[in-house]
Amino acid sequence: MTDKKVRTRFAPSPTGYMHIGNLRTALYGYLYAKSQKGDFILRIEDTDRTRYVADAVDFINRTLEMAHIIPDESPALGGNYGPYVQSERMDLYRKYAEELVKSGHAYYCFCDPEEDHSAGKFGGYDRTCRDLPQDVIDEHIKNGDPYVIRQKMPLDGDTTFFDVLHGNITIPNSELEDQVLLKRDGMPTYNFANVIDDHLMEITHIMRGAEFITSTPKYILLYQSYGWDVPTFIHLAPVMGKNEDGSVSKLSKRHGATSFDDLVKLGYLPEAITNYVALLGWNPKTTNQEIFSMDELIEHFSLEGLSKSPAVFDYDKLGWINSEYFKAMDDETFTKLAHEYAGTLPDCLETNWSSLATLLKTRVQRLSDVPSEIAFLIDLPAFDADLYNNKRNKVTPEKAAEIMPKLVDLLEQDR
RNA sequence: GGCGCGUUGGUCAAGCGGUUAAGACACCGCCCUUUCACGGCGGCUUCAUGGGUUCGAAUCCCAUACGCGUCACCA
Repeated sequence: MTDKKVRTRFAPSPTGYMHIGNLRTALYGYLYAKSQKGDFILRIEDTDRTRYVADAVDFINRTLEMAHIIPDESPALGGNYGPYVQSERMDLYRKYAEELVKSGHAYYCFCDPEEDHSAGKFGGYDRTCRDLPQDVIDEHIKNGDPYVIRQKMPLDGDTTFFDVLHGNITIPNSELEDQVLLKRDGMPTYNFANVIDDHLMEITHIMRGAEFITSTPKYILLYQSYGWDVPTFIHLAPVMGKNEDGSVSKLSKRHGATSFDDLVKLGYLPEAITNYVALLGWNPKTTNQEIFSMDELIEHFSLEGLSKSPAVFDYDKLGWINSEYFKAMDDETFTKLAHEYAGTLPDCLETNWSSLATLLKTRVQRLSDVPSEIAFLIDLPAFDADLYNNKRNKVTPEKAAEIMPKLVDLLEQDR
């Protein structure tokens, strides 16, 4: 098992939005694969037709590219385990679902989802079709009645699985519902497609959010039904956001800029974002270094450094890391980047932009701070004459009025 | 509510039975600097609570509290 090549995957649904938590999941998967000389796979989970967003796949590709998280196999790149888009793998899921029905691990369910079955524990209806006589099933099929295929859960006992971060986790089987594997529209559910694809694509390590912990036993049971090897699970703690009242909750749009794209627009450098996000829930252990290139992250990455408790997203720290990248940057590059955020400049500022930008380099945490930093040069607000009072240098407003014009002359000569 | 996961400073965190409980961000102060920054130095504040186990516990066990997740023909 240890000699198997490590293969991790990032499996987003195409929503057109790369949440920072998702980016981190992708990053860790990538870092682990690369640190083990393994492969990182991008797979698109588009089994919910109602949520499909046009161009979302392009968006995911572009985002990963900007973040320098480069898949070895993907819808765009192809690979030996394709197709890498679930909607193109439909036949596969049906075949495997039917196989489970035959082996007695799943069954057809003809219940109407619109009907109210809220009486029982799992909505009450999901087990009524468990033991339908074969002739009733045949009759439904003959009539062309719509159906779903549900997984048949054990009624007692419990299921245990191992998680790298949390150790053994045991959940009573009585908590497990007969989840839908194949939907009415013939599409697999996420939970089902995941198991099939991860197995077929020979994924060795599954990194995903901790919200999947309680559904993992269902996966385990599926793997066992097929007699497949169970991959290694690593459930990552969520990224939290700070609320106005001081409490924290899972990072979401109401916390402000929380997508990779939002952050880039604000003028945080992609490398800095990646760097910061890597540190949000992971620690290199062997060093106190905090500024890492992607290669360095790969070099230092290890599963042991992953944190099992949630981390709060901190804009201050991101800003500090970003400013470190600015300081390490050469003046020309910064000058050019800052100019894109400067807005329309008066001629005198435009012609002297590079000197001004050099001054800005250590004074700005993100590019979107540029306009407010230079606003006083453009608006030329009235300053309080009291500002010219400086005892130590024996300057008064009157004195300053004498000196300033001379200063202008001096500076002009200097140019 | 059932089940599951989590809990070291304001934030990210190291720590795996014996430490003055690292480091970073933020904050405060000093230095550098006729400004603002950068840089340097220093300070502040932490083991959720209660029981065990042990010569000794942030570290192991059990409760409690709090937080979070989950209980979809969404992922």
